[in-house]
Formats: sequence, structure tokens, C-alpha cells
Amino acid sequence: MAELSISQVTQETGLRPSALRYYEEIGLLKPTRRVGGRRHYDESVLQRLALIQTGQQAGFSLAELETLFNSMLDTETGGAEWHTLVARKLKEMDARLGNIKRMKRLLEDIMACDDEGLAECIVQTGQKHQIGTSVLE
Amino acid sequence: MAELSISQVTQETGLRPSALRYYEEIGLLKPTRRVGGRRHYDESVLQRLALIQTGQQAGFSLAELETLFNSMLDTETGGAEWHTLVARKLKEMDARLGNIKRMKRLLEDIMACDDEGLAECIVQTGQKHQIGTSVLE
DNA sequence: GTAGCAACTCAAGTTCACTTGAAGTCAAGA
DNA sequence: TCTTGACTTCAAGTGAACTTGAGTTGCTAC
Repeated sequence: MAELSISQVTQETGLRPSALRYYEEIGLLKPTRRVGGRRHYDESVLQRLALIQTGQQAGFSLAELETLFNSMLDTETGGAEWHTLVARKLKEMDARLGNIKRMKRLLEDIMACDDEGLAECIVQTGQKHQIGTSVLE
Repeated sequence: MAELSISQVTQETGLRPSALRYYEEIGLLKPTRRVGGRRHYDESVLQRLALIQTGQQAGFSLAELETLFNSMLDTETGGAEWHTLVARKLKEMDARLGNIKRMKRLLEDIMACDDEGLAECIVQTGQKHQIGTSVLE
């Protein structure tokens, strides 16, 4: 399996080298193989990094992702820790989904306003979305 | 219309007084009426705060929300500023929606794993979601 | 050998979104 | 009048997630 240098990983992921070193420092990535002091990443790190990015957007902190990764493979605890975390996070994600959808609908409606009578249209759109006149005050 | 003290607003919203003062300081809430030096909020602030919370969860920074609020009511600029911002944010929100849904599906599937052969089930679930074996390593 | 480049470490700095603490003010009640 | 309690301002501190900068190291090319 191919190994990647830190700069190849940054090219694939858009992350900066400092971010990769930071992830390693906090234990989110396990220390990689070094060749002459330099990091050589296994290709599978790309999938893990993709999952980290997805998780972050879904509202997971890096600490939560670390808990998730590390306690899922820890057979000692019997999965109690991540089970609780995931249950809580699933609820939070539902709330977040609702909020994003609401925000999207509001903004799509506002974007559809004509430049003529824009202010009026925005107020009406706000009312339609139960936001009152508080957006425009 | 009823006026609310800062503590009433915190009760309704779950925000702390310091957060409300901070929002005012950065211009996200306009300075409220003072009575004997104390803030008296118009009830409509509740809707604005709800929108701020929704916006934050949807991935807007406080600075972006401020731009949005302030440039939407600014008839000078012809709406160019917020129009661009909203177009960009709508794309970001779609990406975020996709990420949350993917994360939810993954975690729901993992939660459905039986305690017997948990590790194996997690690996298989990861593969089903194209995450490879990198979650468990 | 030495120049160049990409990587390294380690400490300190940055941004965002607040929070905390110290010191002061105002209105109401005993 | 004095105290209490809820507020006020202002400056400094916090935690998360990185970034930056200084100084070092290890190949590769000339």
C-alpha cells in the first residue's frame, strides 16, 4: 500500500501540515511511521481525515471524535462510553438538521425577492417564517 | 409591548447575560433602551436571538450574521454584499446537510450493532459506508 | 562539501465566542 | 439610612482549533 508524505496528504485533504501535526499531538491520529524523522502516512489516513471533517461539520468536537474512535475499539468498557455519546449526538444532529433546513428555506425565500420593494419582501418573508420584523429592525 | 429585563431574556433563551452584552458589544444586537442604566429589551429580541442560534447551528459566524442583518437593511449597497454571502452560505449549508446525514446514517448503523461481535460489526458498517477499516485501526 | 528544500520540534501567538472578576450603581425594603 | 440584590462597565482570562516562527535535521543535487 502506498505511503504518503505530509504534503501529499495536505494536497488530498486541503488540510495544512500544522493541522495534521496538531491532530497527532492531541491523539486524534496515531503517530505515523517516520522515515528519517519525517511522517509517512498510510493511505487509509485519507478516509479517517474525511470522517473527521464530516464529524466536525456534524457538530462533533475533536475531543468527541477522539472519544468515539478510541472507545469504540476499547473492548474493556463494553461500549458504554461511546454508546452514550452517540445517543446524545444523534439528537443534537437532528436539531442541527432542523435548524439548517429552516435557515435554508428562509434564505432561499429572501433570495427570491425582487429588487423592487426588497425591504417589504424581506419583512413579509420573515413573517412567513415566524421571524417577525426582527430581522429588519 | 412588554419589555424584558436581561434575566428574563436569559430565562427564555438559555443564553447568559454575558452573551447578550457581548452580542450588543459586537453590534449583533443594537443597544437597547436603558432604564436607570439597565437594559430593557423589546420582546422582539427573542425572535432575533432565536434566529441567531439557528444561524450559528447552520454554520454562520456571528460576524456573518451581523453582515447579513446589517446589509439587508442597508438600501445603499443594493444588496450586493448579502446576496453574495447568502449564495455562498446556501452551498455550504447543502454540504453540511450532506455531512450530517452521512454521519447520522453511519452512527445509527453502528448503534444497531449487537454487543456480540461488536468489533466485527463496526468494521463491516464502516465498509458499508466507504469508511474502510480506518475508524477502527 | 555545501546549497537548497522539505520536513521536523517546540513555544508562543491568533481567532472566535464567550466568561470571569473587580469595582461601581441604582431602586426597593427593613 | 443602610443593606441587599440585580444589574452595570471594563479589562483580562478561557477553551477550542489551529497557525506561526525560530531554529534544526536529513536527503538530493551540484
